Amino acid sequence: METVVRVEGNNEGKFEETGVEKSSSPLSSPKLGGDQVVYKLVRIEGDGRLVPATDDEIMEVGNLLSDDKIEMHLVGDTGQTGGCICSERTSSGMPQLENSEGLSQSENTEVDAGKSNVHLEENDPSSAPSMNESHINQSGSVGECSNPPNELVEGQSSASADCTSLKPDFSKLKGEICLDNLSIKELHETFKATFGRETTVKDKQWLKRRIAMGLTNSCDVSTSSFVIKDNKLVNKDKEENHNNLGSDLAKAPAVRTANDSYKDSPINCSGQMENLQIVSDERLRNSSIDDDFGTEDLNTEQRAAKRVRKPTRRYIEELSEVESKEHSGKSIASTKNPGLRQISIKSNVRPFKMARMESFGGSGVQVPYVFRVRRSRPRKNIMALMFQSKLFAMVSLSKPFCMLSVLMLYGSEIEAVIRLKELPSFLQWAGFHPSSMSVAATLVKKALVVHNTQPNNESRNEVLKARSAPEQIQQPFTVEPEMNKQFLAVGPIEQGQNMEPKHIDPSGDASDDNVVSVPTGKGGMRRKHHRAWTLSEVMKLVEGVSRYGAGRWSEIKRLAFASYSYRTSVDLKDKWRNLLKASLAQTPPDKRMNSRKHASAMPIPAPILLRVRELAEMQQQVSPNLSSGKLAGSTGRNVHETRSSGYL
DNA sequence: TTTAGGG
DNA sequence: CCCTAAA
Repeated sequence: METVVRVEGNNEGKFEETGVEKSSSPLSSPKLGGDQVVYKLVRIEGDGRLVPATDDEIMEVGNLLSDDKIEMHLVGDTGQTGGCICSERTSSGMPQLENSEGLSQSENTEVDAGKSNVHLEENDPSSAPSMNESHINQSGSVGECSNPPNELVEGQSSASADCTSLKPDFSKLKGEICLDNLSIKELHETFKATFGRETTVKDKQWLKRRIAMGLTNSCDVSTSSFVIKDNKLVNKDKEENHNNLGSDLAKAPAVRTANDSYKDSPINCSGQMENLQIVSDERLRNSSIDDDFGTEDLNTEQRAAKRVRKPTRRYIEELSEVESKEHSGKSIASTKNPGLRQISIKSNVRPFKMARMESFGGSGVQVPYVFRVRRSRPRKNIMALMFQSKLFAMVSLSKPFCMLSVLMLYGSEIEAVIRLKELPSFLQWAGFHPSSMSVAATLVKKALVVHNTQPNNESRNEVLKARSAPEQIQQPFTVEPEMNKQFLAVGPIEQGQNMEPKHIDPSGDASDDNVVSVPTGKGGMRRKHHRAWTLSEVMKLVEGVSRYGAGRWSEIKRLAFASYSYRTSVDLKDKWRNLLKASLAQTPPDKRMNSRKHASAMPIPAPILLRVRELAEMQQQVSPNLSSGKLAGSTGRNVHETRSSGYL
């Protein structure tokens, strides 16, 4: 399968990668889709922040990809966007943002969205007016979209030239300039004079800030007024700025400093700014959003000079907490954590932005469709599951620091396949597997395929419904057997048994509320602590049994599962019991799982089951006549001996 | 406390 | 997974 992955650079190294696939697979032609899916390449910091990928990283990824026969066109950092990555319609080759269908279209978004994932093959722009369009239109700022589609297509050839040839021209910046009074066009010129390159960003506030930053050589542009005198920023420090505050802020949430009070401002996040908002949202944790954001395109010294403190894990979690409250219907919100600044997307403002769940990569795990919505109870379950299932195996092969968080931009909506909160652990874990990047690419593709395959209008509705009753978000699992096979093949299984995420902090602290109330027979409610078993956990268990013997559960727990505080020795025992059962059930003649109706659980790979059985027999846990003694009719001891010698 | 086994 | 008996 050949893949063309184009990386479109813009906005200071914030790359979006449009997965364009020229493969034989009918399932993957995002290019043709009306709802273009755009991938951003970002690097994941250890603390989970997303940092826009740098050129080098992009190159590296490119190399890695090309190593794997995946073609990758790299586009240098030329254009600038105000973080607006809108969905291009490459298929039409024309900017589609004018949206002739108008605002009234917005009512139909759901239907359209549903339609839009059917047209994998077709190339019918009209079939997918798509939410993003109406979205963008709603916000009334069509021009925000920085990358016209054709640029996306042709940019690759010209880009490299663009990004090197231009030079700043500060001579144009003499005298006093009040950025506030400049038109966008003038701002563009100023921008060019400052940075020596063009920008297409239409966001005044952003431009102003950026220019100010450029001129002051600093990211610390805390002022809201932008008057420049002879290349210097004059801080008038006036409190007003009200004249343009309203509109500008609405358009450019990311531009706002962390000092703005987010919690109270009715944010009408324009759709096309959504991704920016995501990014900035992350950055807000550094309380200086413009920091790396603004310096990516400046020289490296600057960048290095001004790094901010990474957010603590706790901070991130608290943020999630607040968000979850906010999105779970009632805004119990911010009073509890007044210190947390965050962009609050009021769900009722943009109802169709609500989460949609998708099965990701055949992991049987539903992934929240929208990046930052619906952070309530089910979320942790989902993520826990996600982490423990194939997704992990899939991405585990990717190169640690080139691994990209896969953010799917679907129109103006964003899906995080990997949630930020889990990224640190993920990274650490992935660090054990320095190998090819291509898996990441595969991941992206798969995600895309899944994305395009899912009948999302339905699930969307469901989730919309579920929003009012968050507890009910229980989507049916979807499984794609093919992927199962595929990724099981490359998963940790094949690589030996010691790939445990030793640093992953499985201590369970963050996930202690995986508790689901389960009705007991007597009408009582007992709390069920459910935590799916990872493949690696299983393997560890098996290994433990083989080492210490079945029954020595506390031993195993102590020695092999020391880091898994949430697995009790009883759990181990139970799991072993289940494994045993499975192992005995599967091997017999008939193609075992053929009748599996619900393959929701990740099947345990045959080799493991085999080993389980082998161990069980070795340790005479299984009554010989139950296993294979049946056919031979031989004595238990005999069977035991022959069997084990046969396997070992 | 730990194991084993039933629910 | 939970519960409990038994060791």
